[in-house]
Amino acid sequence: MASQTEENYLKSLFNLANEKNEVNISELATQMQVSLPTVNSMVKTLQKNGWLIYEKYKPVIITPEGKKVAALVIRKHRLTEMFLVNKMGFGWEEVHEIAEQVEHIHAPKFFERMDEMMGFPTIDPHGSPIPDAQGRIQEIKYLNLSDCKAGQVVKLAALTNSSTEFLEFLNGRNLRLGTELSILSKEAYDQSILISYLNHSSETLSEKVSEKLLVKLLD
Amino acid sequence: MASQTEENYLKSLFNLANEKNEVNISELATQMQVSLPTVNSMVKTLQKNGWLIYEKYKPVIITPEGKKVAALVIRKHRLTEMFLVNKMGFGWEEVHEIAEQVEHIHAPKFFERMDEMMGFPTIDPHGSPIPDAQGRIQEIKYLNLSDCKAGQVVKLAALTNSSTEFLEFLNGRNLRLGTELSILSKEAYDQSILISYLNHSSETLSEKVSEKLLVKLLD
DNA sequence: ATATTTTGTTAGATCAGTCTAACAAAATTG
DNA sequence: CAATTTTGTTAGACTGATCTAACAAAATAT
Ligand SMILES: [Mn+2]
Ligand SMILES: [Mn+2]
Ligand SMILES: [Mn+2]
Ligand SMILES: [Mn+2]
Repeated sequence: MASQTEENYLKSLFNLANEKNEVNISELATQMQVSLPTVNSMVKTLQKNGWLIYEKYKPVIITPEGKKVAALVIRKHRLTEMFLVNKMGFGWEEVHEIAEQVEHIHAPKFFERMDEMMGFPTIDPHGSPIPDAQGRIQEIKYLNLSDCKAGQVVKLAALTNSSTEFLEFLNGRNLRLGTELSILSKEAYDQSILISYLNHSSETLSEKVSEKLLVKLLD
Repeated sequence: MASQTEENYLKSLFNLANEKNEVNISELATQMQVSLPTVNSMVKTLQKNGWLIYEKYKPVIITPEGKKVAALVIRKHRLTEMFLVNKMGFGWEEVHEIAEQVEHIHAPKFFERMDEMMGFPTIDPHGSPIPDAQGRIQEIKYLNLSDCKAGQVVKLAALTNSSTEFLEFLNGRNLRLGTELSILSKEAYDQSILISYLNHSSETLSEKVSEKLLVKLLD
């Protein structure tokens, strides 16, 4: 069984992997906030468990087994976040840190019960998909708000970043998942975007913000 | 901050301590299921943190600081058990193992929210008191069913043992906290006790069982 | 194509938490 | 009280997860 540390490495590997399932040692070190030699030694451990393939000087390759372990931890993380928001009244900006700990609890029934109580949700409070109990993840492709054009009407569907600071920024503007936005115009100089929604008749979002917002086009 | 391991040692120390707050190294080793040298080395660590006093060949003495840390972990454990039973539909026999893990989560709001949602309960699903947020524990003294006499009417209030097997034994007989029992007779030979309750008109409980049941006398 | 930078490896150390083997002190028993 | 048993200590080793220092390979830039 994966240790807490191993589970955290596997999650990072899962998130960093490219189409070929490759991850560079140094990316992983940056992501995990540990030194290169620490990662070097950890990938050898993960290889012994069959969760990745390691060859000297090559990017590591996460195996299907490794991906499954990672997806099941991510499942526990996202179910927890959803439970905290929907059943315990937390704000979407408060739940990540708690879920980071709860995801390591070994108690299948605990998470099954959460899932049941929520009616088997498929996305978490930040719009990310919740992997199923087999570790399968259904990827939905959304548009980046930053790629939308003036005149379009879209619905906020997910975020590419869920840091507390960003979530608090969105709270401050009453922006939440499901909010419908009308794109009034886009500034050519800095790509900032002018939108209207709810009782906000004209709000400007910088590119730094709009590129982190994923939307669904409303026809 | 106490590590998970340290928290588990402190809980055991808290539970094993006598009136003078003393615990023998070997009791602790038995309780924690580790070797004597492991405990010997751990108590030196706990002393460095101010959680106990250690002198060679003497029982260790848990300090008020140590007791507080322990009580707050026990608080998280018991709040979790109560939440699992009252808010998530688990049976009282299923919750201990999960709580054993959840008690180590560092997220005050998570437990405050549980507490709030349940209306600030003072006992856990097994009748044990829940320490308050300052680590103060209100001890209620109950009678042992094994000390009761024929003719008395009592209410099941708590358990001195909460193993899954014992809880399943009680489930099998519809015995739960709050059940009112009439003591019909007591067998002098083996101290077994004959009781009636609910639709059970005569059920025999061995001393092994009755000594684990704590009751309140009904006048 | 060489120099420089970036990326990755090895060696060796540290800390937490555990163990066994050997021994010593304290408690119990006859 | 002496012998035996129980309890506690020390020494030394191991594993998991981390680090720094030194170095080597690969990638990039001049
Ligand atoms: Mn998260
Ligand atoms: Mn985590
Ligand atoms: Mn318990
Ligand atoms: Mn525990």
